[in-house]
This record gives sequence, C-alpha cells and structure tokens, in this order.
Amino acid sequence: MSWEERLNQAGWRVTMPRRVVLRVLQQARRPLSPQEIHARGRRIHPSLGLVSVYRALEVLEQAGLVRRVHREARCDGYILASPGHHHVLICRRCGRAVEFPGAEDLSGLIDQVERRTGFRVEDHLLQLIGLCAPCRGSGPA
Amino acid sequence: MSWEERLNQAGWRVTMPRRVVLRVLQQARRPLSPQEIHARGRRIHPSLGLVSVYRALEVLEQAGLVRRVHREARCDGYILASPGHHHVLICRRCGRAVEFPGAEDLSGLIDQVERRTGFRVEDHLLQLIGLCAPCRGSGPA
DNA sequence: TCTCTTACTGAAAAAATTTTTCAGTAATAT
DNA sequence: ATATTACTGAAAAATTTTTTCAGTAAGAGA
Repeated sequence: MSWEERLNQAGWRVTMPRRVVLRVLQQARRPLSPQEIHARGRRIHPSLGLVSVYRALEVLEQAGLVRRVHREARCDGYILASPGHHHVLICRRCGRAVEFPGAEDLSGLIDQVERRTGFRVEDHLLQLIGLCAPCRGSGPA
Repeated sequence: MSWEERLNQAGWRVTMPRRVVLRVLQQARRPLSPQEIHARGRRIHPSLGLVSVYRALEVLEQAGLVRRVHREARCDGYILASPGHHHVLICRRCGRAVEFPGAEDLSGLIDQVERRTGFRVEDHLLQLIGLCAPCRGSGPA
C-alpha cells in the first residue's frame, strides 16, 4: 500500500504540503527541524507555508510515515539525576518519571548495531513509556 | 561528596537559583519544564528569575546533577519513518540518522524493569549516539 | 573578618518557535 | 461536473528561549 493510500484510508487527504514534506525528508541525510523542512520545501514549491509544515508533520507522524527524533538540544522536561548512567521510565498517565540503572543490558544490542552499521556507539538515550503500578489499577487505561 | 562540593570542584558557585532548582526537583514527582520549575521555585524564593532557572538547569545538567528527559511533545527534528518499530542511531559529528529495527532485543531488560518497578512498559524510545563509519576516519574526534 | 575579583543575578528586550484564527482553495466522493 | 469540507497560506497571537546589561554576592586570599 502506497503512502497516499495509507493517508486516504485513515481519512486524510493527499495534499501538496504533505507531498513536499515527505519528499524533503526522503532527500535529507539527517533529521530536519520544521524550519529546515520549510526552507527546503520552498525550493520545490515556493508557496509552501511554515504552518502547513507543522500541520503536515503532525499528520504524517500520526500516520506513521514520519518519526520524531529527540535530540539533546531543544527539549524541556527535567528530573533529578542519580550518579551514573540511568535509563528513564515514564508513566504516560500520571507523568511520574523513575530512573533505573543499566548500560550493560544493551551491550549485546550495541555490538550488533556496530557490526551491522559501522557506527561506533558512544552514548544512548533509552526511555521506557508505560503505566506505573498505581495508574494500572485506577481509571480508564 | 555533596552536590555543593561537586559544583565548587567544577569551578561553579553554589547560588540561590541553583539551590532552589535542585530543591524543586527533589520534591517533584514528575519531569518539570523550566516554566514549572520557575513557578514552584518562586514559592520558595519569590525573587527567582526565569532566566536564572534556564541558566541553573544548564549548569546542573553539565554537573550531572540534573537529567533532561525527552518527551513526545516539544522536540523538533524529524526523519522519515520505516514501517514498524525502529530505534535511531545518530552520528554526533555529521548528524546523520539511521534507523534500525528491533524491539525484541530489549525484552529481557523490559521484563526486569517491570518486575522491579511494577510498571507495565508499553513503548520505548531508544536512540544511540556515536560516530558513523565515514566520520570515524576523518578529522578530529 | 574584611576586601577583592568576577561568576553570577533579575529584568527587560530581542529573537525564535509554535499555535490560533480566518477567509479562501482544492481534494475527493457522488 | 458538483458539492462538501478537509485543507491551505498569511497574519496575528502566544509561548519559549536567548541576549544584554547594570548591579550583586560567592568565595578566595589577606
């Protein structure tokens, strides 16, 4: 099924901004911000508005056609740090965040990725999202 | 070593905003945005400025006393998505982002976390940061 | 304890990002 | 072809983050 069909099936229309955003991302070699996508998109279709880029990204992300990357810069939300490397567990219902230790657990996966991609992995960001014990019991999922 | 000593050793001063931000985060039960930290901090020390909260977070994060949490909302940077769940590998030098499949790799870790914390893990965000093959060869680390 | 140095501070202003509003346009079903 | 309404771009509003600057206070050294 083409992405056009996927959009249509989900009740969305196939429009110029969505087409252009997708094409820009296909040609990109690194994650792009909305501004960057807009600038590049305008070279393809000069009337493309920045607001439409925001809106297109929202729809395309919901449709699973685009993935948001979280990078060090420009994300808020802070918790207290424990010493050493920790992963973070976040409850999607109450927002509680819990740290848990462990880097070793990933070494197998990291080895595999290094072998397959040629990357040298230096650091990682792992966040697990779910429901904490109290929230599992109370109210609607 | 106390956090005050850690700051001093790293050449930073122990100041009111840093003290207040840390105290607010100690009392918080979920990740807080700079704005939220500011609002709560003012209840402890009404002259606290928002700008100082930003600056304190920056320093405390560098000192390893505070950890930034990346959440779905409010992060830019997009890449094209492949179907299904993928992790993301990002080169810190050239910015290239590569997806790689795999959720099974984490099942052991997730089981362990669920047992120890009572959370039910539904989703996760894993990003590996490192150097891609071309960047490993060229220029300064 | 006093004094000096300068890393810090809050407030205001500037810059940048994101959302809302609105009148008009164009994608799709019929 | 036509009708419906999901979409569009631009402007304005709201929000977030950074910069600037004159003054303050942390901490080193006497």
